[in-house]
Amino acid sequence: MPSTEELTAALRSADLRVTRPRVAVLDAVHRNPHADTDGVLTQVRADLPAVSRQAVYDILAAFTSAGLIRRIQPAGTFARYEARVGDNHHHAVCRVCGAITDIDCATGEAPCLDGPLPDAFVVDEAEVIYWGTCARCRADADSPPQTSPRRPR
Amino acid sequence: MPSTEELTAALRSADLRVTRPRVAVLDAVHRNPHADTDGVLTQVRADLPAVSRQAVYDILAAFTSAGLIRRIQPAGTFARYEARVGDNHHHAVCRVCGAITDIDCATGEAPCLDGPLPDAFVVDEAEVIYWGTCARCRADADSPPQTSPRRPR
DNA sequence: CTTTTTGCAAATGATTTGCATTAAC
DNA sequence: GTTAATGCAAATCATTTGCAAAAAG
Repeated sequence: MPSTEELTAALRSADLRVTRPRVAVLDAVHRNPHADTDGVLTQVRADLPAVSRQAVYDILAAFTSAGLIRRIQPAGTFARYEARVGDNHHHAVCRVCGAITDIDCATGEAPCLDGPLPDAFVVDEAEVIYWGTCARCRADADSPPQTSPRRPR
Repeated sequence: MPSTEELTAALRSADLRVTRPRVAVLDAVHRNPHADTDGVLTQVRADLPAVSRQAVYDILAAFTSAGLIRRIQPAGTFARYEARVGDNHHHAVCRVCGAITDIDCATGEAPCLDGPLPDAFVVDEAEVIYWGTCARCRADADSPPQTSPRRPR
């Protein structure tokens, strides 16, 4: 887990101003892979209760466009964030509880797949989502899931 | 393009009651692959102006769970629907204009890919999204896109 | 006639927007 | 001192929910 100094350095090299909310958000995303905005907010407020929800939205957007974090959003769920960036890994999503697991990419480089694409379409990323059922939810087929998939549309 | 009789038959074999709004929605999805809810509504109202937005939502949800149509929702976009079902094909999405193109699957059967998945995770579908830039948007790099990506988050 | 569908209206809830204040540099 | 970040409040907007009226079988 990166130290505060490392987090600060990461912000500086991304040309982002270093503020306490920003360090806290970056730390929260590192600590809670695949956390949603609300999860990040909760984690951040454990240390800095005054941070607003809008600040978290701003910061997550800034980090995402700076490439510090990656935003993922499987169909029918809301945005989640992860700090594991640059290795083009994929995700397995449990249809029951919504849990997300990182799946290494065969090549590690984007785009890692090709297909019968139209000639002039230039692919920069092939995103793979493995939909299925995780171990726990298969075991608990009758009992209610421990983590409900939030807003599965 | 299926005739009205074929659409009606499809509804009956899915154990869905046959109503004029339903036939119109199914027809609209067949005619406009990758249309969003609003696009379907507009198309349907061309024939049946009285159909409500909520009815369209209901019908699309009923069709999706009956397997008559497939719902797709690339990250940061809202739901779109297509009638091409059962062949596990994939999609190429233009980051600029949001246009979606069907991409045939190598195997045509789900799951068409595997990866280093956790032992107990059972995959039922591997969804691939090819992100990139379509021919038109590469040509129009300076001029504004003809179809703006609606609400790309 | 019974059950499902549709219409209508209102609520939900994640995310965005605008602006004044404050903190980084 | 300038510029960028944050807090605050209000707006957006796809989608959902609840219920009464209408249509399908």
